[in-house]
Amino acid sequence: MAEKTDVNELMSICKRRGFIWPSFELYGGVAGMYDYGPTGFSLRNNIVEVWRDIYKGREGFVEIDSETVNPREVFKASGHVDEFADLITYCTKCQAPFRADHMVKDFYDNADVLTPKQLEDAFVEHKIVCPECGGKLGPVEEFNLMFKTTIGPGSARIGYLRPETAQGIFVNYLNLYRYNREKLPLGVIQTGRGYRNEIAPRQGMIRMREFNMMEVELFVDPEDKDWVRYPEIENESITLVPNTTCEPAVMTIKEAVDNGIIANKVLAYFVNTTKNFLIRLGIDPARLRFRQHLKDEMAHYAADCWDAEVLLSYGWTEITGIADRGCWDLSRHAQFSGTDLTHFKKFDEPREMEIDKIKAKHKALGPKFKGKAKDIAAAMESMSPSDIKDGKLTLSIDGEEIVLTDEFFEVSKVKEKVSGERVIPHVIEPSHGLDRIFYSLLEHAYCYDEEKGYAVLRLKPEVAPIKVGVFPLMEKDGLDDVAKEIYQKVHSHRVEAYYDGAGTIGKRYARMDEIGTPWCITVDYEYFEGGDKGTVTIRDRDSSQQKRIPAEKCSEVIDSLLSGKPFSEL
RNA sequence: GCAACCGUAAUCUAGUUGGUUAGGAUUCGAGCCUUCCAAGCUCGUCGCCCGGGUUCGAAUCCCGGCGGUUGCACCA
Repeated sequence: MAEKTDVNELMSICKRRGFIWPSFELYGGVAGMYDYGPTGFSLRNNIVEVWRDIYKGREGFVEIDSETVNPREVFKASGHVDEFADLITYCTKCQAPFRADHMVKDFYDNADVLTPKQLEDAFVEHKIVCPECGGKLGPVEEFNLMFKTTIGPGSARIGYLRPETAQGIFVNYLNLYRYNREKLPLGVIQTGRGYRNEIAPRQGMIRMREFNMMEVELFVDPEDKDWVRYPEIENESITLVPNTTCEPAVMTIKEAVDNGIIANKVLAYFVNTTKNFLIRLGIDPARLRFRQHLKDEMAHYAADCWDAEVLLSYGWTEITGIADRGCWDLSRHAQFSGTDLTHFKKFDEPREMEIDKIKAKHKALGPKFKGKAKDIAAAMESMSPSDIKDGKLTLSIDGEEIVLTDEFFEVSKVKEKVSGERVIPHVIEPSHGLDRIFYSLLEHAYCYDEEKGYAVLRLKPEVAPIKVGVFPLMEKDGLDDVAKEIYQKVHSHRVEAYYDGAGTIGKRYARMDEIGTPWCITVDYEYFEGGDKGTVTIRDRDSSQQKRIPAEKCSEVIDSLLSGKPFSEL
């Protein structure tokens, strides 16, 4: 079960052994920012490779890369500008924070357009005080979780550093849709950095201001939330914490879907995919669970959301979120950009359908609107009866808003031959916090070996930064030459090896154990003579056991171990 | 952002009623030794978070900043 992780010791290893370093330490450091050292970056890349193997490899999704600086429009449409750029005031007496615009909303129709100065004046004018303690309210500050910048000279174009990579996929939806030859489902993945100007970053790598994400956006037919590979996994079990009971329960995926605990099969499939992904990386299954967001916890865009949570020394921590974003993003971008972002869903057979249609009453329109009547009629007839609100239609012609009552239109049933319909795809989004996964792997791999008196990282070979240490038993008598030769043969950018001939053999094993290297090859004197001539030893990190293998087979043996062959079967 | 506590080498730490050259351990490097799990010996490199102030003199006291931990708040 859970190994108690000594966070201080782990952070000490991370720094000494090149996993992570606090950024800008030379200049005093900046909270919430970390740099990856050689071992850390290697581990991180290996995590991304496993993720790619699953999504790009098995599922056949496509990968793109988009800009980190986005113009304001993007986040206006996504909702991030309004959701995160709040004006905040603090009570000068009890320090409680309040949304400044909420404080004055009784006095203004449109309080959220007021400037900080106007709000401060409003507090005085309307004698508004702290609702908690009656204290005086302090200055109004913009509280913006997004990093703001300007694009180009001057300040004409406002830009933001993206708080998530997802929008880069949504704004490219049309390109991707065409690339996919206008078919659903369409799966797109992207890795990259996101930025959130956290007020008080805490808990080391758990809350960073600049962080790495691996995001998947799967566009699906809203009426078809099934998944082709679902039957393969429906009997796998998983620990879920539904928002109805808030209690962890182990059940099969099928049970969760059939009982309506997880909203649909495709969401359930990717919840399960995430489980297997994390376990493959080395997350301890006993310290992993999936928690459904509470209704009021759900992001502004999410229809249902499950967090993969792991137990760390900080407590249960979210490392991946799997959300059903519904049609939120695409419909918002369609609305804000004025571009049709729908999918044309062809029926198997063209259908004869009776549809309610708006028909313009030209007789009434003509005399009233004269030259504009033609445009108005066309606009009206392209709308659907569901657009009629309180018996009125509102439409916009050349920027002019026109409200029409039913004296200008009628709704009638029309028979039409329809070959398909336009739908806004829904989005299933598994979004992975790469840095958090990275850190979780270290905590779950950490193991203090009492016997040896030092810490061992039991990283899975697939993600370990260095796969094999290569040593001469002693750096003399030609042992070192043989070891160097083996190192050269084994080492590649995929299979990282490490040559070490300094000090004692025990110290070299210890160094490798500490960074999670799964195997070490040692050239000893038996290589030169006796029955084991031409062989070297290979040592397993977790058991400290050794076996002899022919020197010329080192690469081959490492390859087979890396592809999953147990050490005991060598 | 508020409050409390804290900041000595890559790591852990001694030293803080102001007073010699800031002490130790580990790591790291060079060498000796060493025929498999941080052995031993010799030598070596590296430090008082930054800036200002008080003082003859500051790691030590004061102020500000930066960073860390914890609590409050925040966490899309």
